[in-house]
Formats: sequence, structure tokens, C-alpha cells
Amino acid sequence: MTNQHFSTKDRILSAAEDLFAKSGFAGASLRQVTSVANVNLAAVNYHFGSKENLINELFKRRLDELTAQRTKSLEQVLKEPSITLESVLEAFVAPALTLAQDRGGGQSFVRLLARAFAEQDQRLRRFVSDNYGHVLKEFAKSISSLLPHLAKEDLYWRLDFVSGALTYAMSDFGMIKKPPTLSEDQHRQNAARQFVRFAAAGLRAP
Amino acid sequence: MTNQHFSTKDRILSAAEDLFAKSGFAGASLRQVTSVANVNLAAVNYHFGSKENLINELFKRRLDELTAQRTKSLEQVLKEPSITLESVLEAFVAPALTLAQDRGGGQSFVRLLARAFAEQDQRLRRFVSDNYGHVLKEFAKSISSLLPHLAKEDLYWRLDFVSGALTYAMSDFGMIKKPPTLSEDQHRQNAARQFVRFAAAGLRAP
DNA sequence: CTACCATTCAAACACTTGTTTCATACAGGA
DNA sequence: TCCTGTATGAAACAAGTGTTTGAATGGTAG
Repeated sequence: MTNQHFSTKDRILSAAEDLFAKSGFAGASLRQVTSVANVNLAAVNYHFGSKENLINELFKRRLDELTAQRTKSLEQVLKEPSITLESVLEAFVAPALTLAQDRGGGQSFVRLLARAFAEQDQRLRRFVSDNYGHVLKEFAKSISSLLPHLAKEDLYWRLDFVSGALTYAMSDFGMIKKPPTLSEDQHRQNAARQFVRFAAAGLRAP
Repeated sequence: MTNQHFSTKDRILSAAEDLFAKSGFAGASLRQVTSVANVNLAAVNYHFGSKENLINELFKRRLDELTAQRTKSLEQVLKEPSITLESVLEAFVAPALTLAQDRGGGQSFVRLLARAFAEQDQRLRRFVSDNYGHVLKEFAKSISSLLPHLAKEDLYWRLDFVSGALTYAMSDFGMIKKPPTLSEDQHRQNAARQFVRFAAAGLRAP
């Protein structure tokens, strides 16, 4: 009953995203993927070459979008007359949370991302560092200039903690139960607000 | 060349810890495990019944120890005349960091723990919540009483961020390179100090 | 010694894995 | 209409999976 309006490639990508998020790369088989996608087993190797390559294209599709949103947000913030630590963090977080609440599979992808990082997947780390490292550096630079008294070493530690808190919280998104009185959008804004406050205070620690 | 001084059971547990940390539960096979452990393949099912059960005993062995250390540390802190947020956090973190730097496989286990949480493994979550939940509640209660002005909802969000930062940072332990001038013990104390400062500030956020 | 028991071992079990093969369907261009 | 290249299909491939079996081992108690 999968939507036949989408191409075979897209149906495979979406099904893979869901299943890999649920069971891991090794845990979900191509037969499960193609079954959910309503596609022949051979289609994966035909369109993607291999399982490994399917995973790469999975990440590329989402990370290109996420990184683009982040650069756009950061650029806007840097244009403003008074730049705050909070606004920079917001520019970093908001696109990720939007993705985490996207109904088109973004939810799965965010969990997948958290999992991939926990897996210490060298392949993925290189991939992220090579393709999106410059954006992360931009954020680090902006944050650093807003905390001029902070030693470089302290900054690195804290940025590591911030990424951890974000990754973990996003993968857990929904564990902190959304009260029925809040819309999803309100819940997301709430999460962003909570995170930005926490992270900013942590970064500013005495 | 695995140390033959240890029993078959222990050799299996250690090898499994390493391999599961490296490749995931689905990614590492029992044949790899038994090969590294220098043990016959059938030994796993003989001593543990199944791969699933092997994983459970893996967690039990380490978490029992970790939780015991944490309760002991917390009890000592609560005995002191003046209790600070920092000392409670320290009681929570120090045993974990000790484990993260233990040469007897603790390093692998910490990464395994981070991975298991990212996997959103329901089985493990129930296991942790059932067996060690009360200790976590103790910490939450202590922290809550030290932040009387903080709304319950805010506290929950921030505790979630704190666990995330810790889990992630520990699994990444060593990514922030230890300078050669520091001993491992100094590096660990440094990490603990950095984390406690960051987490305390985040929890105290305005 | 004998009998017993827990342990180890090689081999096989049934099943799943990613990948390949080759036949088929079907479109658009000459 | 015939040809061509892309896409899909069912089936098979070799390799790897967790688990089971039944025989061999070796130490211990009677």
C-alpha cells in the first residue's frame, strides 16, 4: 500500500530510513526494505549498487538539506546588529528540530543519525567531516567569538557536550511526552527553547 | 593468545563486549566472538543459552558494579554538611568515567552502552529502568531539592540533556585527545571537572 | 577402577544474508 | 515496425547466521 506516486528509488530510500532507524544497518535486511517499499529485491542493487552505497545516499539526501538550512539560518543571524549566543544556538538547532518533526521520514532520519554517531562509524564520520565540516566550523567560530574569555580547550569540551545533549535529546524526541494540550509545532518550539537555554548556560559556565 | 587464566564464560563476555562495541549486536557474530575468545562456538549457547541472553548478562555484569559505585558515592555526598549541585553530579559521573577508562573492557562497555541507548532498544531500556531506575530517581530527587525554584518540567528537560551530554561524551572519550603531558588519571579528572561545570551551569540556567 | 558430571568439540541443521543472473516488460526514437 | 536501453521480475548463488546434536574429554566422588 506504499504510495505509488513516488519513484522506486525514493520508495527504497524512505523504507530504508525507517527500517535502519528501527533496527540498525546490520539489523535490517534488504529484503525487509524492499518488502516495505513494495519493490523487487534486485532493485536495490540496480539503483544503488550495494547496501553500503544505499546508506551513503540516504545520508546525503538529508544532510545536504539540513546543512543548507543551517548555513542560511546562521547567515541571517550574523547579519543582525546584536548577535547573541542564544541566537547562534537557535540557528543551529532549529533546522534539526524541524527535521526531527518532519512527517516525511525526517523523524526516522534523526534517530538514524544519533545511532550512526553512537556507532562511532568511521565511514560516516569522515563523510560528515568532509562534506559538512566547514559549516560546523563556522558555528564554532561564531560561538567562540561570543565567548572571548573562554579558553580554547574549555570551548572544545563544552561544544562536545552540547552536540551530545542535542543528538541524544533529538533521538529521544518524544520520550519527554508531548502534553496533549500542545501542538507539535508548539512542542518543537518548546524543545528548542529548552535546549538553547540549557546549552547557552552550559557554555557560559564560570 | 587470549589469557587462558580466565574462565570460558569470562573470555566470552570480554570478547563479546569488545566486538559488540565495535560492530553492534547484529553486526558481530557469535563466530567472531568465540574466535576472539579462543572458545568453541557451541560454548556460547551452552553457557548463556542464546545470543540475546549473552547480551543481557553482559549488561548485568557491568551495570551492577556501576550502580553500586554510584549509590555509594551519592550516600557519601549526602552525608556531608553542605551539599552542592556539583558534588551530586560528581557522584554520578565519577564512577562512569572510571569505568570508561578501565583497561579491563570497561572502555568497550561504555561505548556499548551509548550505542544501546541510541538504538532505543526497548528491551534494554526496560532492563535499566527496572533494575537501576531507583538509583537514577535518587539522583533526580537530590538534584531537584538543590534547585527548588526550577519547575518540574524544566528539570526533566535538563536532566535529559545532561544524560545525553554524558552518554555522548563518554562514548567519545578519547576524541578530545588526551595531551601526552597528562596521565590517564589526570585526563579523567579533567573530563569529570569539565562535565560537572558544564552540567551544573546548564541545570542552573536562568 | 568405575561412574558420573560438567564441559568442550566438530559437524550439521535450517535459515537468512547481500549479490548476481537472465528473462521479461515496456517505453521512446528511427 | 523494429530496435534500444531502462526498469522490473523470479530465481538462484555462495557465504554467513544462530542454534542443536551427539560424541569425546577430563576431572571428581564413591
